[in-house]
Amino acid sequence: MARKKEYIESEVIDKAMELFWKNGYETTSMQMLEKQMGINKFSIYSSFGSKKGVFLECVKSYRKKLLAITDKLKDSNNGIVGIKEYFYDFLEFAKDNNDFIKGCLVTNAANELNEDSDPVIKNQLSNFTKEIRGLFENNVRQETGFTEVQIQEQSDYFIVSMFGLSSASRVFNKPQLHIFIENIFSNT
Amino acid sequence: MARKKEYIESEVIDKAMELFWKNGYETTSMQMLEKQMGINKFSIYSSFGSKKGVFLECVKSYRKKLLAITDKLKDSNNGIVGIKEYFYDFLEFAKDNNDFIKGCLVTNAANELNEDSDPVIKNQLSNFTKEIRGLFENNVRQETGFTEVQIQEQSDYFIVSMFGLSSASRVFNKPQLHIFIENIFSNT
DNA sequence: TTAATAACTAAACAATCGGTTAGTTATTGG
DNA sequence: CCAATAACTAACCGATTGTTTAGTTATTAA
Repeated sequence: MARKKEYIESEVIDKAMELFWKNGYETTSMQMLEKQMGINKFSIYSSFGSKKGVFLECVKSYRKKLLAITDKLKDSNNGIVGIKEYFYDFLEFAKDNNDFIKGCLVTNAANELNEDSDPVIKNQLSNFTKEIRGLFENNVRQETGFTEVQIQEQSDYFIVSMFGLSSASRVFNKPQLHIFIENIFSNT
Repeated sequence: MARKKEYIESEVIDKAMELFWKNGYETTSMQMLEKQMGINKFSIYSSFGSKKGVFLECVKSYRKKLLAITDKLKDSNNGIVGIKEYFYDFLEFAKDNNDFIKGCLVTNAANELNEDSDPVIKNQLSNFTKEIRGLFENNVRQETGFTEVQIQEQSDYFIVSMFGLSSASRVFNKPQLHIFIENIFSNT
């Protein structure tokens, strides 16, 4: 009945994801998105509605991409050791093709939020963090001898540490980050 | 010989600092700076040359403000316990008048850096971080029984943790941050 | 083959970005 | 008291922000 799209939405979203991942939300402009996604502004708007729409789709796609290491964590069933492996897996995951560490798409975006930021984006990023914390909590529960309070505290400790690692990964070098991980888990 | 300035440069810088602290570098616009500093663009440019100039002055002023807690750390002479106290002091320092935690001005700005960012700003923020790491190293040296390698590793661990705490402080709540600090120092 | 429809191109939108400049006002030394 | 000078106001600069729209091209059902 009409003309076909000349691009695949999931493909152009993955390209956009790279930009948001490296630069965060605000720094990534529509002009950059046009170039990276290889399609016109009109196409971007007709497919995703707005810049925010593109970003939210990218977060979804990022979540899927992250399944490679969160599934491993889920299936491992070896408690806190599994979480430690996840930390190392994340550092590999956070690299681009040139070994430049770009951190976590969600953490990078969360770091530029303030009181006036878009509530929908805020909420989406918050849910993402809670979901990862939930995975940590499941693994902490596999350990024996923890009270419920201790389980919650350990889970909080690991999610805050993970957030810290994501942020720090853009600034510090590999040996420093490894020392950080080793110390995070040294008392377990 | 000519008209007097109607503002005090150190005072308007302190006002600008609040903005950069809360919002980072890019999000803070000249328009916002005009309003917050209470002076015209012309005055801003004649006093500080550029937006970057204002920011760099703010970093200097921030460093001075931070002396309140870094001096305490220096004078404490009680090793790693002093560093732990510094972490707690920082959380208080990072609050605004409404108890909203705005993190660290330097960390917030560092979190929005990428490959294309201004090298002068990059360098200034990097030096700042190295200076704080140096303070940590001095305190670690006060402990006995550490090899030189262990001193370096502990110092790296604490500066990465501090960076993590600064970033996380904008996202997580007070109990979670306290648990984080307690665990950071639990094996010492 | 043609009319309908949707995806394309490209120009334009108002708003805002960091930064400049012409013209006015206030202060001061001579 | 007045000429020199610097700080003020406010309009303006070109570039870029996210977004929209008019006009063209390709596809498909009838």
